[in-house]
Amino acid sequence: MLNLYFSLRLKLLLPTRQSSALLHTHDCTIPSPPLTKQAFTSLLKSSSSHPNQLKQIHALLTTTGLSIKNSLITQLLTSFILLGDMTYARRLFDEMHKPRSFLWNNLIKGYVKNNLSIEATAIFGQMQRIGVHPDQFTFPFVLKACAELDDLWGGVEVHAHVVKFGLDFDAIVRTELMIMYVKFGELVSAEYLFESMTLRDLVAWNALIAAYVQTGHAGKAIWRFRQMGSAGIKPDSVTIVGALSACAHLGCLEIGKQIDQFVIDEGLESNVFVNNARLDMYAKCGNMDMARSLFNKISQRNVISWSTIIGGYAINGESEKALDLFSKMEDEGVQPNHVTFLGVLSACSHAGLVSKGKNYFEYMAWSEDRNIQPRIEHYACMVDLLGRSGHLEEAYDFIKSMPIEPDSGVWGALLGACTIHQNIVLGPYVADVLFDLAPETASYHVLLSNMYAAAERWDDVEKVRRRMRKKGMKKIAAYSSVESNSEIHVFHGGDRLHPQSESIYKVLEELIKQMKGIGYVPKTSAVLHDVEMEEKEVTLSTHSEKLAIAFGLISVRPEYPIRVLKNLRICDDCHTFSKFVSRITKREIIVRDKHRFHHFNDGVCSCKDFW
DNA sequence: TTAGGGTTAG
Repeated sequence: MLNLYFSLRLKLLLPTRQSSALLHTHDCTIPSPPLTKQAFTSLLKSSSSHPNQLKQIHALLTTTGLSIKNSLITQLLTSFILLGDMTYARRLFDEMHKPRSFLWNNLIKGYVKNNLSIEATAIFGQMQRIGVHPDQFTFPFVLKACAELDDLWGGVEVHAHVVKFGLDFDAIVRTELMIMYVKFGELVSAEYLFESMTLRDLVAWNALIAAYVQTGHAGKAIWRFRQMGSAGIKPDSVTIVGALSACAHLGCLEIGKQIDQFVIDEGLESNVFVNNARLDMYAKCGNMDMARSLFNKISQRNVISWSTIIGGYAINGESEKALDLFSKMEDEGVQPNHVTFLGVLSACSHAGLVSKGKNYFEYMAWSEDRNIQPRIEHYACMVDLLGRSGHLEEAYDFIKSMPIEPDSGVWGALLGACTIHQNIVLGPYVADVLFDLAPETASYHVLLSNMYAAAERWDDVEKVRRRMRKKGMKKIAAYSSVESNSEIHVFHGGDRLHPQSESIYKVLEELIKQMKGIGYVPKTSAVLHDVEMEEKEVTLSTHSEKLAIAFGLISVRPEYPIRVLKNLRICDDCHTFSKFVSRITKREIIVRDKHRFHHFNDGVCSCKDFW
């Protein structure tokens, strides 16, 4: 410390460029000159990215008792905020006498940028208590913090302050307010703010579109994107990323292709965000050939590009290609991250590559230079891999040996595996764990009830259902959608809401008759009610994906595949049904369910009936 | 002396 003290003093006397060389060579006592503000400032500048040096400067500053201290502490504080050391930044802040309001703002910004939203809102509260006026620079970050904390009432209160300080028509504050309400799911409020904006600029449109996509309202995002075009506002790369991401969510290949053409026409092909969004759109629309040729074409690729394409192959069931690309990625010197490994593990999982998956898991965690600690999602992936391939006991032991507390995702993977393998002993036990962990989640109850139904244990089915009723739980309604002529058509089980319903049901009836002739037997165990056989068949024959496929057959041009998106997992019977349809009609049917793709061609599914 | 929008998974 003593040596450093003199080093610093020496540095302060010398121009910055020479000082670092001298820092290492000096070894004698230096006479102590007066320290000037300029000298401190230049030292702070040259040390701004070295926290330890900054801390030592702070110590030195404390001993000097300079009258210029406040402004120097301000500089130190700014450096620590930029470095993300909010603990030290706070210590400096608390040392200051009456910090100016921009410092309050900076501190809040620092907290928000470092995911410390509670601290950010606490500082805002402190500002109010001691009467520091917030301004247009304060609110955007406080609103972000409220959104992050999912604190609706806190957010509404801040909104009231925004109005009180006359800032509700400030474009930036208003945009942040709007984003916050979308994130709360308060779309009406968000839309009101958007519609009544005096200056509805490109950023406001982009913010709304992106927020819609991020909160699962991809359809609304597409609607706004089209509206934006009609309003004569030209999209930029940020708009495009949002719109493509919406297409990826919805599996809309036609709209996605149109946007892709816009990217080419407008010369946005060099933007890495845009290209990654394009890759993801093709992958999530089940078109890996397009995704791959694009991937080969783009010059600038980052870890997200690689993770996207690897994950794309994984969900499309092309595990070998996913794993090949992973080694190519490493050959090219691109460091995989934890998301890349999720793709790799899921590729193994979807193909039942148990020992390979285990190797990758070890490889990820224990290689010294990589040192990516497995997160809860990786553990869930491993449980899925082991469980799905039938190693239920091992999966259970794996959970028991986890160094972190398993969450509902991990146990949920095991419950899913128990359902697939009809393990009626382990299944109910795992379900009980889940009912404690996530009492409000209906899907775990549904899985258990499915398991009992398949075992024809109707009393137990009824028990589970009673429990669900008691808790006011409702199953998530299953739906399937098909894109035709750039429009999205949505179907629910048994519904007749579509204008072409009559033809759809006629096609369906005809198909089933033909299929039965060549060996199709409806798997009535997929229907959970304890009802008569015939009624079971009727319910089964009108599952949403069957309606969607039937509609696809009459509306999608024959040279194109029929692309169906389902919000839940495809059921056994619909899987068999789709195989038969692809064989009879010679049409390619692509179904994207909650977890992965099924490409049906001439009676065979790409998942090899393992899903 | 500061402020708004973007990609992978979950």
